[in-house]
Amino acid sequence: MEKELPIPSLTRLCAIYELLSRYEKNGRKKISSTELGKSLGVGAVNIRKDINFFGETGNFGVGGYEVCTLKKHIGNALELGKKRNACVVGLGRLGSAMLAYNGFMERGFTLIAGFDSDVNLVDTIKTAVPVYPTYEISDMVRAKKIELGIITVPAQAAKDVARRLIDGGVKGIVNFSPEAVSSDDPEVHVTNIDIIEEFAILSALISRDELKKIKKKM
Amino acid sequence: MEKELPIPSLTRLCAIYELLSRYEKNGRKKISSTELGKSLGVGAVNIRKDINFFGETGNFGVGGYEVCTLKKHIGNALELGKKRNACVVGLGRLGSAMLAYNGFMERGFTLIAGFDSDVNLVDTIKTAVPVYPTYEISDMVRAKKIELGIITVPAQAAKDVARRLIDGGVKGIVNFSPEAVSSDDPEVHVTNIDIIEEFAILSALISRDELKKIKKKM
DNA sequence: GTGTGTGAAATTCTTCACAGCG
DNA sequence: CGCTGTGAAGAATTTCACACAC
Repeated sequence: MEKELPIPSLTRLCAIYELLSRYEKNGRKKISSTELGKSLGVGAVNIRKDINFFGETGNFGVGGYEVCTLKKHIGNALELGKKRNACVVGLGRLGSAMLAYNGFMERGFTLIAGFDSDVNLVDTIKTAVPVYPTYEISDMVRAKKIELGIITVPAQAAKDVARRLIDGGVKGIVNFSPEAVSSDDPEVHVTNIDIIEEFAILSALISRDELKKIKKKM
Repeated sequence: MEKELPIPSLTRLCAIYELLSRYEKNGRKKISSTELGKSLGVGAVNIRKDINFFGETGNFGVGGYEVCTLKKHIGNALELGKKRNACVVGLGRLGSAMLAYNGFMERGFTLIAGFDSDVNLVDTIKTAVPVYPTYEISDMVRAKKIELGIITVPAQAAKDVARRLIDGGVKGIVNFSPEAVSSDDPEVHVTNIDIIEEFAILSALISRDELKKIKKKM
């Protein structure tokens, strides 16, 4: 049986794809694995392995990849050109910022609904996309074929919101609340992003460096 | 030479620490590696290996870890109790949301400055923390001993802001702009978080599942 | 020289298997 | 039983080394 693309490779390929999109917009024609690697903080060989996982690109020994060709190559293999509908649950400061962000559309993701538990807010908020109360999540997700959900609610509400989203048929979730959510359905993918945890990780790395420095002096 | 804690372990330990903080607040007394593993979507053995990296906790065969003891054990090993100063650069919607978020203080991180390139905004914005123009970043970081920085500026400004932060002496950066930043100084740690890339990854995973399903039917 | 492509080696990380405790 | 702790085995991923192209 042929092997699957490893998750780290998939992640890097998505990052490369984003980079290439930017390069393409700036009119850049060629790019080398070395430079891509530098931008991502990864070895160049690694980049080439990732790129070649689905077969050669036809850019052998030609002094770099053609931006446009490579983008197509990756986008094709991962179906990254595919358009998908998304929604945001929790319209506090962070959620509103998401709703207002126009980077989604540029890359084929359409935010077509916002949700909040505060019906007062739902009535009064001014946004380009329609907004509904929380209890309509599952129905709306089903009706509007929403595949991706962003959770920006307080910790205690996160698990319930995730359940509603999954009930409706969402296949991917980005959760910004500090309460980690997970899915037992292997076809529902969840990414938890907790800024405090990121800070904790950085803090631990800093402490480690400090300790190392002290040790060196001894 | 003794080995270093692997990065994945460090990451998990930080996540565990966050969990324990929450449990402690809720008055919970004990917790098993099995349950921790479930919350993090990781095997229980993995959790135990992580926890024991710095030595035993003294909770052998006792039917679970004591929340309080374990938290101290991890916090101690990683210096997670350490207070650090932080700042936010870019006070658009996302940056303002960060400034207003009170989760930082609760965990020992103090947001003591905000920065924006729009001097008009700097004069008029209403926040609890003082706000300065972008060109003062390096000086302020140095003067106020800021160790962590959050970047929430548009893509084209990210690299410049990162440079200013690092010039000032910041040791850790969380960058929310789509332009990935990196540091050549191994003692400056950077985490890039790009919501669009997260969506792209989820999208690729979804496509993969769909493909798998089709194949199974054949 | 700078570049790509790739099997083999090395490393890093996870899981297994089992001993020991309440 | 279900729990912790841990050396050994296993799997996943990265890096090395080198062939080849311009």
